Amino acid sequence: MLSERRLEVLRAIVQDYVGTEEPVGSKALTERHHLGVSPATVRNDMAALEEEGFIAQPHTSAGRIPTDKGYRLFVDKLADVKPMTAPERRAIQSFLDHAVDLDDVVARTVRLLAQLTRQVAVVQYPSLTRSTVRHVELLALAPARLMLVLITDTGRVEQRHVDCPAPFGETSLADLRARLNSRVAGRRFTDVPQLVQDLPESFESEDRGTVSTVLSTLLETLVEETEERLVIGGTSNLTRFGHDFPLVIRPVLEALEEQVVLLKLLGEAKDSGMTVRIGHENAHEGLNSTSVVSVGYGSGGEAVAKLGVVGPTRMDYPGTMGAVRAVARYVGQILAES
Amino acid sequence: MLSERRLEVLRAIVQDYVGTEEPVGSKALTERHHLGVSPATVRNDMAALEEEGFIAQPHTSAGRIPTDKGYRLFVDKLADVKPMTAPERRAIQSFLDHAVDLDDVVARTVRLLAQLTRQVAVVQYPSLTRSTVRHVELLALAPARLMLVLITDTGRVEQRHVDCPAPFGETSLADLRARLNSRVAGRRFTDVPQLVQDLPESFESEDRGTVSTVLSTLLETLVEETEERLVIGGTSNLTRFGHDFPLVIRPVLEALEEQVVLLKLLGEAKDSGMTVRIGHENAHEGLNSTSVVSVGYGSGGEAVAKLGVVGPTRMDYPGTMGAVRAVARYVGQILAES
DNA sequence: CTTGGCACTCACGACAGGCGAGTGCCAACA
DNA sequence: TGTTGGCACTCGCCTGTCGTGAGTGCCAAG
Repeated sequence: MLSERRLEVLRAIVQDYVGTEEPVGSKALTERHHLGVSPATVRNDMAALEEEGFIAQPHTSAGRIPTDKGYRLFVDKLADVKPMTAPERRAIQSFLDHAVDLDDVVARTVRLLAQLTRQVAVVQYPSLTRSTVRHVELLALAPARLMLVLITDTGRVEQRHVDCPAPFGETSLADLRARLNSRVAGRRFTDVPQLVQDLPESFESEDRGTVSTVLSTLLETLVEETEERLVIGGTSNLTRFGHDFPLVIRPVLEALEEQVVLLKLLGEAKDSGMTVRIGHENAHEGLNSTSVVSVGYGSGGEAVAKLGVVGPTRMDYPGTMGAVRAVARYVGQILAES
Repeated sequence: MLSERRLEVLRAIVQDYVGTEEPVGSKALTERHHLGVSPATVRNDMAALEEEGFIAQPHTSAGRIPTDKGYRLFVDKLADVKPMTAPERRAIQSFLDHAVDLDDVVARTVRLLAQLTRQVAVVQYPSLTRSTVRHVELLALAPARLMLVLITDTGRVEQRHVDCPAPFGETSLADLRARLNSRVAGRRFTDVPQLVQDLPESFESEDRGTVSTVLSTLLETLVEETEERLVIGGTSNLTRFGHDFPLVIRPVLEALEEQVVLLKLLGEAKDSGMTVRIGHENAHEGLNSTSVVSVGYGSGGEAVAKLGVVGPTRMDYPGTMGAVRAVARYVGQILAES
């Protein structure tokens, strides 16, 4: 087991390396942190830490840098989440309060997160699967053409065109709209299929085809939108990555463009509490030199989606975690109010 | 005036430089293009072209590279838009045909454009100012809380919450919804303000406050959405930029994150026909080493929005222009159908 | 277990020399 | 007048050498 002081040395190495981006040596360490021991002692500790795989040297006769395993230990045992200062909290709140609709909330959140952490921010739209239906609207575009609009309790709006097998009268339309809403409004998405199952039967035979078509479009929309949407921002912060720049940044940008990858990334995170995935802990290869800090957020106690940031493994974990947590909290509040 | 052959030399320089990314010398030129003259002659021509400011040398005793002015001449006089091949056209069409709604059309367009040109793609959402209202929907969320949903002819949906000064009955709601739609449905956005001006007067005094609030929210939405939304993609293609990478890419990424900048960029482009802005022709400083190829697209003859790509000044102009034009054309078709 | 001392390693920057692509100029030629 | 080959010159880039210094590992003494 590692002694108290060795953990202290590891903490110091992480902090210095995050600050300077340069391998940190024994002498510099003792100078910048009052550890009360000499460089030689620190060297012994470093040897032990390296033995255990927490730190490594890029090349002989250079200082040490933390490994993924080292960061892991740092995050789990040595670091506390750094709470936001009062002014920061106020800034977050007022920035988010000015949002006009859901799209705007998400857009502002992503900008905010990118700015606070100076990293790449990812925000998932509130998930439809856990949401409930607020309203379903049907409009006639043409005699045999309808538009279906679905509104969720989180304020999300989806619309689809429906081509009907036969013309559909205004009365039938109003009828369908009313019945549909009385059945599904306020219900969970997952419950909708059963709730509308027998609806076609209650219509005149000439309208049944259209009703079925509308329903299947509705159900399709639910399924399709289960693969949820997300927004990213702050990609210019990638330029802060390091010197070995082009090689690292390329796969990261590519991964960030693949929504699927990001969704999987967020999906792997715990549903509650904050998740930190460091370097090779990320399944996707392009993100092997990045860390992902993510957390669920939601309007009530329940998380409806996730948000987080992607940055170099060499990041300020306490600060980043603090920012992510604070933003998630406030977004949850905003959603609850709307 | 420049002789025919000198223009030919310029064209050859542009083509070679775009291909190799390296300054091109007189000898290499005569080898790769059968100009029918010797390197010495080409050198004379190059001296003349440099004199006129069309090409430059990065340093003495290196080959020449085109200047912004050189690219300008190339685009205006020497290059033809390269049409897409038949298979490419089919690929474009089938890819876009699978889109399910407007968001999807835009998302697919941006991916397609990025892939075809291997550059950064920018697609503006169909503009609301030139669009017409298809339908306005009002829903009661609570006795004194409404949701306003605006649907445009391009399939765009916007929604807002409205807090009413007084409770608003279901009958009044249906009434307002009906009157509102009968006035504005099918009308241009710009006409809406006059059309609804006198609407509050026709309601009971107790409801007038609410009606006014609803109307002002509606008008606000129009104004707000005049600053139009856009989507970008293919940022990972920025890594192809060149060797002097980090310095160039940073401001570009920053500019791309600022929607305002991009909107201004697209706004500066001609309304009809293709616009190419090369290097310093772009007002925004961060984009001084990029070129922007943009074109309007729309469902009918009229352009409702723009799309384009951002890439290094050293880009394949004919190919890029061909791709941009083709994509714009097909997107227009898709919008017309929906 | 800690400490100072010491020899060793090795990345990095500076400097020098050689190579070669490319240029400008000039004199000769059609 | 325009084109061509020849030629000297420039200068970026690559390579190799060398000195410097930060950092290490090991060891013997406290």
